[in-house]
Amino acid sequence: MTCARSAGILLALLSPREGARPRVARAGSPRGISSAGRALQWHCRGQGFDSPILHHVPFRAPFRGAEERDGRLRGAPPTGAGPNERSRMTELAHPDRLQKLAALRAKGRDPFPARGVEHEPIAGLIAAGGTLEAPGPRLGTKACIAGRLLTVRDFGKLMFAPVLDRTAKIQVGFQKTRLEGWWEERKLLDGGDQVAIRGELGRTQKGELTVWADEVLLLAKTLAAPPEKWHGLVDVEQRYRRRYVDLWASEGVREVFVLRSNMISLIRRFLEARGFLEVETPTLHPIAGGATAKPFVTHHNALDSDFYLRIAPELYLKRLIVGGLERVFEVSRNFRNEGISTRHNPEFTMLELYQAQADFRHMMAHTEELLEHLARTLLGRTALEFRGKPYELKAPFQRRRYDELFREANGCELLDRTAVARRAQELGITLPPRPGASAEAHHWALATEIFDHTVEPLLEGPVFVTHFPTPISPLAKCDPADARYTERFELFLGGMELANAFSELNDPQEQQRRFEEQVASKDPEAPGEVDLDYVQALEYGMPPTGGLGIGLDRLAMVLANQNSIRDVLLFPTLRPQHSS
RNA sequence: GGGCGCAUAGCUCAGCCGGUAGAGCAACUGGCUUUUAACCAGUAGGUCCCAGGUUCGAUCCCUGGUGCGCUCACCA
Repeated sequence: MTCARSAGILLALLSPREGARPRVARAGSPRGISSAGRALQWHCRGQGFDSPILHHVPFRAPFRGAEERDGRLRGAPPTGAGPNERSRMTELAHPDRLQKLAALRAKGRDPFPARGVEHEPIAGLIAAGGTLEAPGPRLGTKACIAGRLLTVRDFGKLMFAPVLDRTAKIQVGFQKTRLEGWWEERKLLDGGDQVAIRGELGRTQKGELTVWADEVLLLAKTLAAPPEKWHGLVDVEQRYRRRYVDLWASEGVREVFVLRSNMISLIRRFLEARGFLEVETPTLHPIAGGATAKPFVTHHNALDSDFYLRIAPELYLKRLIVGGLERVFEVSRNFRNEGISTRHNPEFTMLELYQAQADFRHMMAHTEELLEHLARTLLGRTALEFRGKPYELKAPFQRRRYDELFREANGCELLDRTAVARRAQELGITLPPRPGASAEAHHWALATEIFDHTVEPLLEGPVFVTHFPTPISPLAKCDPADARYTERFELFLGGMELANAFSELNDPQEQQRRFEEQVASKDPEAPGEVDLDYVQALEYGMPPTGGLGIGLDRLAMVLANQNSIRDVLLFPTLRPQHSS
């Protein structure tokens, strides 16, 4: 599990530009909260979600029919839920909570009111609460918060419970003397409930910043019991399937996703500042191109045509370079019908960018600058730890040629077919049979396999592996000095491929020839046909162009120090659960 | 797809050699005005993942299945 982080860090993540200075909502009297007496239920007086449309809806008891249905379905009678009522709920709904729900309704309280309330972010309160030594300016003033009530500690005439909103967590103190009319009703409140609290900002005897409640409003009853308070959700499957619980019940989970979101936001700003235009290209592709991978197949009924879910946006983005957009990028969800591992999810997010009048050296510079910028902004430093090892994201990164790495690790030349075949035998590497594949194709498939086994796992990095062989780089332009290699690099970190870039091949005739070689290689993952439409696009002339792809899930893993790609995906792909 | 492992109360986990099940937290009842994994006393809560098999008897042993994790293979 991830370690706990302070609210200060979360705050910094939430507003990377503003640092630890969150915007505090107006501190006066928030609208929508009855300030007279000990209001038990606030009324709907334009509470934060005002809109002209809502104003024109004539007031009446809403959804009476639905209420009655709900009353039978969910509102178990106060004496206890019968087996029939129980069986009609999901098994997560707790009988005690169903009873409390019914008791609330019996008292005339709406356990699921239609309106939220205007409130201020808890992080703002904390920032303005000061320390014990130097009390903050807000102590003693009124405050209104809204969020999820966590573990309740009841002392008979006193009760404490933290409330968590999107920004932070603060303790709420409930005193009988402050909440005379409401006190008995506290028993209908449970850990996990959505509440709004209006009260006074103060401290306890131990010095903990606390909102002393004057008014309590239930915003939504929680029928499912929250997970164990100390461990949170531990079962990995449950964490992924019920991420909506994991996000607030497990320490550090939300911070990872806030970091991921901020990372993508920073990438957009970084590229926009350099004149790149964000575009969206199709997800449904007639030919699965731009990478070698097994695609998902789907079908369009009206066109009566099969489509592939995109394995890469590359060929469409380069069409836009032909179209003159010159600098484009896409944050692209890609789909590959392959295995699942700690580094692979069937759908994953890539950044791809293309820049006219640039080549792979510019892409290298972009990569270094972007990664260093992200580390500095998100973590405040370029040194980081990933999977227990230290890394340094300060540019420039190391550069190593593909053929040199191959020679060092295997003691033979990449181009020497006999030596490569012998080496493959040594390592026990075999390839699935590809009837009709040429000796050339076989050699490169073996060489790639050997490289992946003997070099990649050792590349701690960050390191740019450059000059990939031409036969395994069908979309890259050849090195002008040696056509056997290309102007291509991949960035490795922690034995993991993070980025892939090249000087884009823009000669349509050579591109067509390379596509044809790919088809002839019988590689089961290569496209089954030549993308002639793309070749035609190149015939209209694509300027010299550099292209770069960065795996954003993997980058998020590195920056958030998460071991599994599933820990940086809100809802990783899981086998569907049987309904029976 | 292969190998290894896991599945017991709402949650986290025990359960010896095969004899129908236990703790902590959560819940419920009572007590407590400064706790923060609150505490104290009590109560209730189970299709031991599913289906077969062996056995007088299976949470436990065997077979098959389901789900998940780790790992290998391919990809990024």
